[in-house]
Amino acid sequence: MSVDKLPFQRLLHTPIFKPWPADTLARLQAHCQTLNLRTGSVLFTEGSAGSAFYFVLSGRILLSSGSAAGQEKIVEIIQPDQLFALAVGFLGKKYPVTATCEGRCELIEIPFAPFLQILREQPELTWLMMGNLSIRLNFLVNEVRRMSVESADARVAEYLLDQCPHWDGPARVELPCTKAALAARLGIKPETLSRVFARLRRDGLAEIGRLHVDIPDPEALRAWRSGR
Amino acid sequence: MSVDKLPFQRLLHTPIFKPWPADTLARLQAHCQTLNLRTGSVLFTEGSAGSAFYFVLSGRILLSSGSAAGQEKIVEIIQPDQLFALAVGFLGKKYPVTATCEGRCELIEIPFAPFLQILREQPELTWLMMGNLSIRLNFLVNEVRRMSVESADARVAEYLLDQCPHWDGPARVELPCTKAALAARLGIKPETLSRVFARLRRDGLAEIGRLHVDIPDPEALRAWRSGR
DNA sequence: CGGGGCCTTGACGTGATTCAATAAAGGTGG
DNA sequence: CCACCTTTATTGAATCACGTCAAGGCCCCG
Repeated sequence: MSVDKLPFQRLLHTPIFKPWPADTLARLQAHCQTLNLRTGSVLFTEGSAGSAFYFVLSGRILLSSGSAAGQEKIVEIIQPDQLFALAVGFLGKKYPVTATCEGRCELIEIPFAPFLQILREQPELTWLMMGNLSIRLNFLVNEVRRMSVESADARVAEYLLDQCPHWDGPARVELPCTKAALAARLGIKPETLSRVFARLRRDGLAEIGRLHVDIPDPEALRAWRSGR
Repeated sequence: MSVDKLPFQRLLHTPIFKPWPADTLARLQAHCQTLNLRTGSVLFTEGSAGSAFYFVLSGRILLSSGSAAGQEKIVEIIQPDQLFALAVGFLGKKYPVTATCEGRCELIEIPFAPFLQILREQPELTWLMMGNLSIRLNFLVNEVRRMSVESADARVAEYLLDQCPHWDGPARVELPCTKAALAARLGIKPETLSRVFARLRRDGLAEIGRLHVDIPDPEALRAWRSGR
């Protein structure tokens, strides 16, 4: 058990843990461990009982959910320095998604039991959780809308704009993983994503590289999206 | 201000308030009021500052969200005895959706300020909130998957099955509102919903009435859905 | 009886998927 | 460094599901 001190400190980058006192964090650290996993490793599967949540030190985690007909949808792509599966702890329930590794992944595993125990003792920390859950709620509400009413073009454009820095001006968006996974995240097929990228390139709105997309004029992209 | 005692007791039907002590509930009641609204009335709009959440005594509330291109998506249809907009309180933020009345609506308005004050004083009640938020999170994760990978047929079937009692055997599903609104909820057009219903009728899987749908064999419907 | 919603049905158009072929990139071992 | 293989990305043509447009039916209410 336990984790090296240095990587553990990166938890302080999250809104959830930032305000935690050092000694409380140290108590939690004693129950945590780091995991090293390869591409394709499955951390947990949809429907299995949840006992811990995770923090990504490196690599990417794909959270996906399958339909009755066997179709897979990537609900979210978790980047380094992000937490995931936190909400599962508050219902003693099951993971609603499957977590798969993309690239070599280093994770911190945080068991629910000691974590919840600390929250019970220090209720003021609980409010941070509510904020976190609310943010995810908003994210998902947005996601539902996007998936149901927006075209493939609009979804791709909106994804790119989401990743852009907030000020306007040339921006570079790093792609989180393979284009196939990005397509699944956007609820479209890889072929369709290719075609959308081709249109964006043709219209001079984006330059598509292997692992990144350059956007010379985000404002123009915003306008382009609205017309689709 | 304040609400008649009788309708207020119906809050106890919600998982959130069920465990609340009577005196605590009475304190909250003093800050609440009932609202009576007509079809089409807008309770709050997407992006406006949130100051209260609501409990539905009668009528239906449509929660919708608009896209850049002006498209409307009904994210959720709130039924009597349900709470909504609760999560907004934990971020002091804005409503992520627009709330519109469907039918004559009676609501209880519960301001965030006194509610949050009570939670601060009685932290054990906060855990109930986490559970509620987690459930909504799961609901939305499911919704995202449905909207992005499932066909119109599958979405309608899954909606009907969700409304069925859990045991198998003939069931009647009450439609929450106009078919047009249900279509918006499912992310399809009214015409498409009509055609799906027609297919279900043709295949003997459902009898469609004006305000309800009869399902003689839910298990058969489940199988039908998987094939689409 | 007549008008206005709401629902249904049909013909047609469009955008996304599917299938298939090709091209490019990355990894491996000689 | 190059030949070879695997994986990933692109492109084209055919197909399919859903949306759009338009007409007609049904039901409620005056």
